[in-house]
Amino acid sequence: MSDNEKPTLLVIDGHSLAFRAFYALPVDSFSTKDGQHTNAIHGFLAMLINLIRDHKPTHIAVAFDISRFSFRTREYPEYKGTRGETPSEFIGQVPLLQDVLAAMNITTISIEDYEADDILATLSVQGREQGYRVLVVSGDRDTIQLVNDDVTLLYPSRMGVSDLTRYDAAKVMERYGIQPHQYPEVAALVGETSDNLPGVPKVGEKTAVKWLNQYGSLDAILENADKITGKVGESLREHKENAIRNRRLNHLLTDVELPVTLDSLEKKPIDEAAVREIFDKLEFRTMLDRLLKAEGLDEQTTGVPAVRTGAETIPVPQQLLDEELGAWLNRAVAANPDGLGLTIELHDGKPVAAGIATLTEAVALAWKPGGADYAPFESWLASDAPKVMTDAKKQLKALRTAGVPFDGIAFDTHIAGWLLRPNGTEKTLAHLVSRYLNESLPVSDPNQLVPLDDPATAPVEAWFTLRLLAPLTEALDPGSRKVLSDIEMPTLITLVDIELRGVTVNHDQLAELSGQLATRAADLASQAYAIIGHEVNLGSPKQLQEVLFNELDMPKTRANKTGYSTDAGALADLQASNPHPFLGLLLEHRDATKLRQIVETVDKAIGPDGRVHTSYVQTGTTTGRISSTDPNLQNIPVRTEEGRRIRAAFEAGEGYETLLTADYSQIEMRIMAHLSGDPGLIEAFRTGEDLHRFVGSKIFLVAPEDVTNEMRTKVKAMSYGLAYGLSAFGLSKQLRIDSSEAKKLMAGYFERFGAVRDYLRNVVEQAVEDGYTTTIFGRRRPFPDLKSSNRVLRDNAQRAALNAPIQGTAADIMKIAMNNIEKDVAEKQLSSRMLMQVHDELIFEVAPGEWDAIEAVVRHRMATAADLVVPLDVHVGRGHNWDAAAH
DNA sequence: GGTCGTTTAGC
DNA sequence: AGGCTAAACGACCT
Repeated sequence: MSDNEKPTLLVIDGHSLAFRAFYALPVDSFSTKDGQHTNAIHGFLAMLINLIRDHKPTHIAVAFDISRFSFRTREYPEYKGTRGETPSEFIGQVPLLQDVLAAMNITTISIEDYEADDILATLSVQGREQGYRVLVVSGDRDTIQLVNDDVTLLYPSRMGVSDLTRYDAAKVMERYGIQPHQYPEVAALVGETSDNLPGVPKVGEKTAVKWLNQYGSLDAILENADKITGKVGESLREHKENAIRNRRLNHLLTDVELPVTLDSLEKKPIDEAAVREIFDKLEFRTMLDRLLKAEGLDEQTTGVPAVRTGAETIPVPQQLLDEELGAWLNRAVAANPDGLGLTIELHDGKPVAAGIATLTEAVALAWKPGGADYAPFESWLASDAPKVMTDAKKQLKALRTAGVPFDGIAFDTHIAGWLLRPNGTEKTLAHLVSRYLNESLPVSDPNQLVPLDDPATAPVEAWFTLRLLAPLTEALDPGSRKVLSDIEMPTLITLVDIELRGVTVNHDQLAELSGQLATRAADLASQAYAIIGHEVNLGSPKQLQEVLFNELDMPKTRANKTGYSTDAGALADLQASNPHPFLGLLLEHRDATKLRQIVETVDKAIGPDGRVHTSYVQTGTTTGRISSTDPNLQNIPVRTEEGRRIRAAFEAGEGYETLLTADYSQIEMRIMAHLSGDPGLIEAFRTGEDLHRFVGSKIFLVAPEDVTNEMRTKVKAMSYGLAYGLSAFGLSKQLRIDSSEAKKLMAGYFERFGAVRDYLRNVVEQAVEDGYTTTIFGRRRPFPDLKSSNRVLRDNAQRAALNAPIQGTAADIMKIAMNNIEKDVAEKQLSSRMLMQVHDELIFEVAPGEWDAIEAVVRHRMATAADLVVPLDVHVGRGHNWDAAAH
């Protein structure tokens, strides 16, 4: 058998290579937003991918040390004793690397009491015996002894891990002047500082090699020690025990009992979904492409329908003749009580085709509404017969816009996927198919500029969508299923309606405001330039750093990744310590430009109907809130006078009398009172007194009327911070008080409201036990990082876990209220309508004469959306514009 | 033209 | 060292 025909076994010393990678790549450049370092993982994988690409191994194993202790340390406790503490940034990376390897279906091997190199040695011997070509990858020079005709060592260069030097027998001879098997004898004489194995003093590589070539072996050298003259000979005779011990320890075991056979190391395809998920977590964005390319998978799957093991064959879409459609639908509906899959294909937001599917059949429909033969399809759409869709909102909006009646949305796989993994970023049909069906959605050939036909057509997507129903339903716990059917699916319809309505925004007012802000910004900028004597881009933190810390020589602020912070907090600190007119101008300039930018964004979003139609992203958050995009209507300024002028441009539309705003007051604290059952907090809400005043009186032991503004501010910050996992440090920073006072404040708070502390503690404990948190309506959020060995990750997860049930329950309550209001408004046939949601606030357009009716509905539905032990207080305002209505 | 980091608006 | 977001911009890379 020639070498080319031999199978290739790749064996890697995982720990040693990861450690090399750790030092080769800058640790600061590779970390996730959560603070998990990833440089070692990144470097290791880059190397592994190159190895797979270049050597196409048929079998792979990665060996890891279990600990620093092995039979060698028992024999010689000082072995490797000089090695310092493993850097904390490295420690957490190894388990994550092992997770990646598992996802790649690569076997990892660790054996108690042995080092990874012993596993490598054993594998290379077995490999050679069984006819493999073996590639050993290790950063430990002792592995040179493994090299022979069939075994090659790849040794990382000083530069890093991606550059591996190839050591075959010839290369070893060239580099050291000896046969590979003789290397340990050289090493024994010379010693190995990194392993804390002193050798024979005065003997270096040159001498050791010379002796070996002269006498043939270490034993022979030692036997002839008397013949060696001079100081070196003396040293050898004196320290020969060192050499003997070193030789014993640097001999790698080749007969370790392994838990695997070579056959089982055969290279298997990677689990793409699992790899995708973990790369996502590690924030590796380009690694997957490189991996797929190395695996030769990047083109192989294109254009070919999913035919993985167990995959069902994709049904060929049927083009039913008009009269056949009605019969097919009748039969399909009767046979599929859980629903049919439906996909509306859109072009420029308009329906152009539809696909309907059962589990075995798929039907393709061109879009020709209104035709007599089309009636069965339209009446099915309009009926309450259940439909299963993926990311239905856009499709339903298109139907509504086209004037096609629709009802019966029973299940949205996109939302179900989000409920299962609210923190996951990938919720498209392709991802769901890969995760829950373990198949892949056909994709078009990227090499073809104009694809002849899209392989994943509407009927095919409808078919995959319906097939996802069962596994997704199965994966959801009963509580989450209820959240999906009772809260999320109705919310989907509510959002379709409010997005289509939009909200009237006064362009003239915004234009005027924008002009004023632009003038002011320009004015402030020129004043700032005058002070420092030149122009500078005030919007560039980098250029500002140059001005502040070099030209003006101000003290350095908090460090960030690109230098020193220039945010508002840092500038305020500078202003306090080093007052300078430039700082004030800069801050004012920021305010003006930020405000103007918001004005411009909103203004540009005004449509031909004079209204702004935002998009709410129902699956956009991890807690259950909805988010708003294009434009974001949930962060319109409110705290400053200028900001309120933007809100004043949001008006009641033509034909409507006024706007109505309704917001929950202190909903999160009320939920906290409910969940904790704290008697003091419950009393606070039942008395109806000002919450912060009430709490302040308890903490500072004064009558409520004697609570000063200062006390109230402190208490308010404390209360709000509680649900966010605020620390004494954070509280002291926010209130600009010293941390001992902040600690006292917190202690006082918890003394009076002990159940709150108990509750917060319990939430985390429960989350650690369950692995997730739950809202009172059953919405779950997983927290795998609560068990992380990385403290930063763990602490972050703990704070998020404190917040999730509270923020999530508030989101649930608001959605329920919205859905109930929509239902009531429809039933009462009111013309007034809900336009916007800003987390705890709703904005309505009120039709002439309907104020009392709509106010009653809103108040009632918001107050009764949940049954808490404290009342849900709703504040309602009225005015022609959003700002006026808020008072 | 895409991605990352910083900053700032809201709840 | 305070939870959940979206957007804009500069800087940097391809």
